[in-house]
Amino acid sequence: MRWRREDYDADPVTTARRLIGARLVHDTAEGRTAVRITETEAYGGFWQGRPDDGAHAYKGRTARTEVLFGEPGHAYVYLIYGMYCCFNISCDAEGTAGCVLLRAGEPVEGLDFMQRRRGRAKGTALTCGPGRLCLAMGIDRSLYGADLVTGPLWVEDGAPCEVETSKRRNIDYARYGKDFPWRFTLKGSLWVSR
DNA sequence: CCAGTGATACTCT
DNA sequence: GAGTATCACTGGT
Repeated sequence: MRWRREDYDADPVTTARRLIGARLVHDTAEGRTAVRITETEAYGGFWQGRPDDGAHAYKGRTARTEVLFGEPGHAYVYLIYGMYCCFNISCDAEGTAGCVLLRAGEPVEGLDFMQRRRGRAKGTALTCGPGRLCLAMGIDRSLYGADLVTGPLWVEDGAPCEVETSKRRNIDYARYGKDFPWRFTLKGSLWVSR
């Protein structure tokens, strides 16, 4: 069952947890690829009274973060380190800039196509890590702002599963946010980033 | 371990 | 408008 608008209308932590075990599907002219989502991180809002200064929208609205302030269920894709893309899903009410970063997945459809997009990468390196997931799924900045409710990229429900919680990766620069336990992984899965 | 890569968001003028 | 620091990462050594 494809997620509808109201499925994205929840705070980032709730949405990030719920996305674990769900499927991410992308249809293109060349074919379909899909993963079972195994690793997510929540961005935006507060934890124990402290604001998430690790969130891109923390300092306010800019051209890049504009989509985060709109209606939930849209793609927030940005270029990182000049070479790679990170894919986030906007969530929470319109006017509230919450999102969920998708960091890893387990291939479930279009494995050959993913392998072609990923060249020599093997095993979990195919889809584990935010940049790798985007490469394997064919997600780039042309999908910035894409509507996941109506577009060629979407989320569907998956089988129920157990979720583990840990600290977010690579945000040491955030004074408060570096300690937030806002990383979620599929329990027991090897398909997670290092 | 560390170089590569360029958009972004600042800071001055 | 120009200059610059920084970055929610990856792949090869």
